[in-house]
Amino acid sequence: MQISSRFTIAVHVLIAIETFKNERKVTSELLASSANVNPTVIRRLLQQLKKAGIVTVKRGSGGADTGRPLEEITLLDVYNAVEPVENGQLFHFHEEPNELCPVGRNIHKIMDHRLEEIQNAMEDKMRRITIADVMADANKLIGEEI
Amino acid sequence: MQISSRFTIAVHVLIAIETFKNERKVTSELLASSANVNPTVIRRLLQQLKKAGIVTVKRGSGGADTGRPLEEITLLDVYNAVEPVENGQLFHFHEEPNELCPVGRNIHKIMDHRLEEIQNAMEDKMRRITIADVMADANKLIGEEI
DNA sequence: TTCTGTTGTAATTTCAACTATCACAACAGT
DNA sequence: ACTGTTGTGATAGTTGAAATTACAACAGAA
Repeated sequence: MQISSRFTIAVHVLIAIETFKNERKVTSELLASSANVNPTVIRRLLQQLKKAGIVTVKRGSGGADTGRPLEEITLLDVYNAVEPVENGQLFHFHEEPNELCPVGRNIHKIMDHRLEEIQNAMEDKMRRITIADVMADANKLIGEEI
Repeated sequence: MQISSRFTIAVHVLIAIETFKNERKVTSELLASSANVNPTVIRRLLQQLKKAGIVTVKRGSGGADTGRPLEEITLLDVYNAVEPVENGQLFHFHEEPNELCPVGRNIHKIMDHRLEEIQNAMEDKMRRITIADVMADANKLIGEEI
């Protein structure tokens, strides 16, 4: 099972907003065209990002913008905004291990802290990368094109 | 999207094999009962673990065992054995970003190494935890019960 | 050899999540 | 009022997970 593409689309969207905001109105249509997904998918994504304070979206007149400085938006923020996993658990645990078995009734005590440790390693790394970092790479690459 | 429960079931299975191997024949039926999943699920899982050299399975007479010393089985080994994601990519990237858009045609160059970095952080952590480590906790917890 | 218990695997089913898509009311600015 | 856009419900197709049934292949014991 892979992490859904909502995450990479969300980062794509943020980069695109920042890239185009001074040139034109950034509509869901524009973003959808850039990522090559359906505009409705973008709108729903923007709603999730908006709830997390990562973007602002103008109803009616239209247009999306970033909601706070890019240095203050980490990849973890984006990930948490668009990956609504219950309890925030990365690993899906088999639901009902057998309580009558010594292994079954202890497996959570045995494994949970290990899983947390692994998930934390991943989240720590995500926390250390900001959209500003990613945007810097984007500017460089797009700049070199011209 | 969470990582499928095959991973936690696989670890559960290895702990159970090690816990019961000296007392009785460890069949898919026994393992299925401990994890409370279908025996066929266990058999398929054992096949995946077997291909990775993590377990041995006796056809006919029946019974599973670990395939090498527990110190030499890392959680990453188990994870890779049972999570057959194409290319081993943790993140699902949106398939066809728009090549006509400066963001779309650079998004992979912008993001891929970041995604790798994150995945590596997770995998490094998994590589540092062995089944022997987990088994030590299991023995302790199960021992304390008595 | 036949019997028994088990594995290996195909086929089928149920279910949940992803993603695409259509439709349209709510809304803002002209 | 008109136009373009957002916000959101509803629906559909696709994919993968996990359960389940069924049974041939197999190993060892009787």
